[in-house]
Amino acid sequence: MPTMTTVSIPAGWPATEEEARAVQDELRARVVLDEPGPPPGSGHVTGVDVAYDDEHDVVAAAAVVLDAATLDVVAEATAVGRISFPYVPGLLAFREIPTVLAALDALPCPPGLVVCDGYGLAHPRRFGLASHLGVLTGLPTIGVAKNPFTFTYDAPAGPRGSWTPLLAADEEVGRALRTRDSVKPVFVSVGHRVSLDTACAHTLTLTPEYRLPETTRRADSLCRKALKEATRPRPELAARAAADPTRTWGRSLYERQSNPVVWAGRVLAAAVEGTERTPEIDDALELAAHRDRWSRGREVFDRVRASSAAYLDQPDEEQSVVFRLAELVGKLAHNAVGPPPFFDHHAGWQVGPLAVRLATAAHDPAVRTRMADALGEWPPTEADGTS
DNA sequence: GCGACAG
DNA sequence: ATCTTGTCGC
Repeated sequence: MPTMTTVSIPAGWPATEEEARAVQDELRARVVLDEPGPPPGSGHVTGVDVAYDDEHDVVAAAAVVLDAATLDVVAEATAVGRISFPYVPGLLAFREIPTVLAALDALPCPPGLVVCDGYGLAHPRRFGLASHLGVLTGLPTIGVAKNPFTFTYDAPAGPRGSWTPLLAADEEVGRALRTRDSVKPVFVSVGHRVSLDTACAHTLTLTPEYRLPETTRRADSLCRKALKEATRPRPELAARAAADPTRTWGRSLYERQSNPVVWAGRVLAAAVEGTERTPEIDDALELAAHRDRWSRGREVFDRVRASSAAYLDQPDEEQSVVFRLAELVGKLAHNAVGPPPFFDHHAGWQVGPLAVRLATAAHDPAVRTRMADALGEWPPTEADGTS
């Protein structure tokens, strides 16, 4: 049975795009480009990949080790965690790396060459996912991507093995490599401690039958499986949630609101009254108050979720509830004006229960009064649920 | 300024 | 990445 570990977002992980770009500029100097890398066909080759369930805030990563000569599976490991960053082109690594590192750490054997689903050198700042993972682990890495990103290339000739340069302006940052006759090429770039020739040779060795390397195919299928397992409905938890009188009350309260976004905004405002704000919380408050900004709901949700990572090293119950309320404001605003896809339609049911939790966690008894005022009512059966 | 943009 | 009906091929 493969190992499975759980990770949280690392303390100090970048919360904004600016911070993330600064990290890339800092780490870029550590990439090693002048090693040839392990010869194809010997030792281990490891594929890593990640799958997401944004709705449940779950990310699952897989690492699958293959025997480079036979392409047989030697070992595999998975890890699940919270989503640490929104998807931003050029910042993919910050979304994938924490969970991928945990999966690699859980392997029972050395990974050898790591094949990433994405880019290395071929990146706006020349520091893509494969480069980043290589610098953090010290392992030789390459990137094999399915799309050309922002780069240009001429179509390679028809036969498998043909290639053309992948260009950023005039600079060769990788290759468009045909892995199957007359099938769309893959886009290979160097990560860490591997030459472009070696990277392409490995890619061809790993594609005896399909367009994509066996490493990424195996890792892709395994991380999807791990995600399913992690988010599978737990009958026990579902029963407990369904039996929770607070949830029932929260639903009816929410459905009686004529303007849920404004209402949730007022609840959030009451929750943070007298406490220190973050820019993201202010963002959510502003969002709720201005109907013409509701189309930014998803963006605000992403920002709040990203910023809450910075508070994970000091897990304060009150703070965490406030962030979840702010996330809800973003979700409700988005759901009010679209466009699809929408967030969970049941999201608003949590506003009431979260307000109650905040009042329970707060040291200041005045918080309960403020929350009750903002909600408009308080759950009648809160205290005498089962007795 | 606007759109495009690894997964 | 994820959402999704039908469709082509072994």
